[in-house]
Amino acid sequence: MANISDVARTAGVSPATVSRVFNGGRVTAERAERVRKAAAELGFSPNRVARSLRMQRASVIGLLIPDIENPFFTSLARGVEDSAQRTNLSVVLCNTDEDVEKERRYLDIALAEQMAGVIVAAASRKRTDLSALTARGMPVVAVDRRPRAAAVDAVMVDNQHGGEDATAHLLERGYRRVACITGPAGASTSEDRLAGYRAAMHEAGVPDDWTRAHTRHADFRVDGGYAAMRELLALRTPPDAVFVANNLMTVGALQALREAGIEPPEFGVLSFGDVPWASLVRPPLTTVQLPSYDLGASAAALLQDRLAGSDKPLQTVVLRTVLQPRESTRGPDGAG
Amino acid sequence: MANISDVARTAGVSPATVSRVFNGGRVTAERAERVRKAAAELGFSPNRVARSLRMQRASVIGLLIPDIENPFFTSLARGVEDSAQRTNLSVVLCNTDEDVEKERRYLDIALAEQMAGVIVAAASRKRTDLSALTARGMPVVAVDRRPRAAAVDAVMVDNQHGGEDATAHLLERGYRRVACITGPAGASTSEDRLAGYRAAMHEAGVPDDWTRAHTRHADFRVDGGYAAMRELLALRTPPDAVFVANNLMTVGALQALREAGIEPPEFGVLSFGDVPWASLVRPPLTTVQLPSYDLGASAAALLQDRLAGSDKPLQTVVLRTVLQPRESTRGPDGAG
DNA sequence: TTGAAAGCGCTAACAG
DNA sequence: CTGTTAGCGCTTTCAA
Repeated sequence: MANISDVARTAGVSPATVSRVFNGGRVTAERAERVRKAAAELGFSPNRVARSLRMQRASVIGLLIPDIENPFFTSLARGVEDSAQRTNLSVVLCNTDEDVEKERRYLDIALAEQMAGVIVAAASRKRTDLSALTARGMPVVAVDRRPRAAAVDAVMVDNQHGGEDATAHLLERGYRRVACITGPAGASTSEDRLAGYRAAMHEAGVPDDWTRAHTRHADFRVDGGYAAMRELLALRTPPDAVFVANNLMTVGALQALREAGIEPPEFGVLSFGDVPWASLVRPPLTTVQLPSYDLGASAAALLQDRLAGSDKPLQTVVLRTVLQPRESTRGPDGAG
Repeated sequence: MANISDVARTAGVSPATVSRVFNGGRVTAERAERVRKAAAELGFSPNRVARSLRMQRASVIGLLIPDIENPFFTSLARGVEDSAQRTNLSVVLCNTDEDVEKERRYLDIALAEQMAGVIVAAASRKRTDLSALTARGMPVVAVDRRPRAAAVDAVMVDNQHGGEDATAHLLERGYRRVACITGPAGASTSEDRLAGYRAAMHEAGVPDDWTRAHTRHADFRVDGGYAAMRELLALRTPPDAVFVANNLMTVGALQALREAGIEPPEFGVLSFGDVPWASLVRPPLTTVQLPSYDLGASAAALLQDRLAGSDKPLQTVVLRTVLQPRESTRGPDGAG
């Protein structure tokens, strides 16, 4: 593999000149041409490791997501990638598996590899610790979930409002006993969506006791949704509708309903976030649609801003959700 | 950020000794202890960039996959990741989007970043070019798809056999006019599965003309499967069953069938590869099950072998598929 | 505009 | 077992 001195020698210039040609320094056109030709001839491409060492910063950003098998996050990842490509940053995808320990390891790697910055959908609100990075001046952007104590830019979804909207919609359509399956107690997304649900129920005059008794925390995965739904169905006063706080748990909940011989829209089902392969689900599901791609794109834009040296005060961008009514919440009487 | 000399100074030893402590060299217990203490005190962790530059090799491997939104590949990625973790390798995931150009860019990065090795599910059989890497001695393992000219280790699935099995199953169950939707003409997986289909049809005495007329190439995505299925249904002699060569296209095909008011098992549907969220599909789908996780794990194992210096001759590991009969191919008469 | 030279943090060869 | 030393390939002063 040819290096910068090889190129310099064949072009009859100094290594510094070659470096300038590749980094937009001032070089006369004639020399620059000679350098480019020599580089092409030798198949030279700059060694990024050496460059990173010298610059004390790599042109790679880390993207930490909690579940690579959740289409929400893969779509978010695409948003990041597309946006990053514009400034020639490459994206390293790390799957933390909702595991704070694994997440910590990846954060360490980001530091040790001198990545330019990190975008993270935190595994835990309380326990994810970004201070090691921020303390060393590495730009960090939180996306989708905001770790409690972190002083970082963030891109979020208006979870509470979305949850409130969703619940109000179910009540409007005539469901009387609306339950909620939300995520782990630690996560900001879980709690905000739950807060929205509670607010709407309270507003509708449902006693807080009832609401609390018909709330379940699960793990944002299919199995968790399944188990929670079964519990709810086994209650003395089972619900006639459910607001499920993420897409995968909705898949599980639907499964549990099917096994119990219950079908929407007689029983209302509303999912926060698009269910993967929604086209396969009958009847079509009412969902709160999340701007997953834009979430990623905005986060990357924010990060690139910081990398370019911006020292604006920290900001949080909140993206809107959109309620998409479909068959699964048509109403308990099956009318219209 | 403390560096190796800082640690050496506080521990009262030389940088070389510190390096040895962190890399398993021979150091007396007492000194090693002093070094570890100093390192902890200063919050030292070795700079991987400097190490990579010096060693001419990073402890990162690249994983190039064509579609991050396909659960088959995410599961494969998990296999790679879990296996890599055993030797402290981190995995960089790159989404090539079935785009040879994008793939080439990532391969360049792998080279420039001096990654330890690369595992690649090639975007194209003909046009994916791995020679730049192999020429520079970088270990490469092909997984799932084998670029034609590449001299690399590989982990594959017995696609042809799987396709043959699947088709034979449909014929056995009494379907008479079995069509096939396969992937892009360039991909090895497409062609091998198609070859299996053809062999089984030929064996059953179906004229090759008919078989050819009822074959469609699509792009391994949902929309492609949808369009292909619509074409097949519009034929003068429409099929009464279809063998679809990947999971996402099956989702599309099912959609097209539904729109046409056709439901399995009256019309037989068999998918090569598990359909995501299969639990949502009614009736349950017959599938050729692929060992996606093991594919990734084996590829990583092979790569680690090379990294450890193995110079065995190149090998190809072929993993078996398993036919999982379910409702969607019960037979055209709906009997049993 | 250009080149010489220093040095990013680490590991490995060598000498002790 | 330990320390000294050279250098991986690049960018960036500094002086010309």
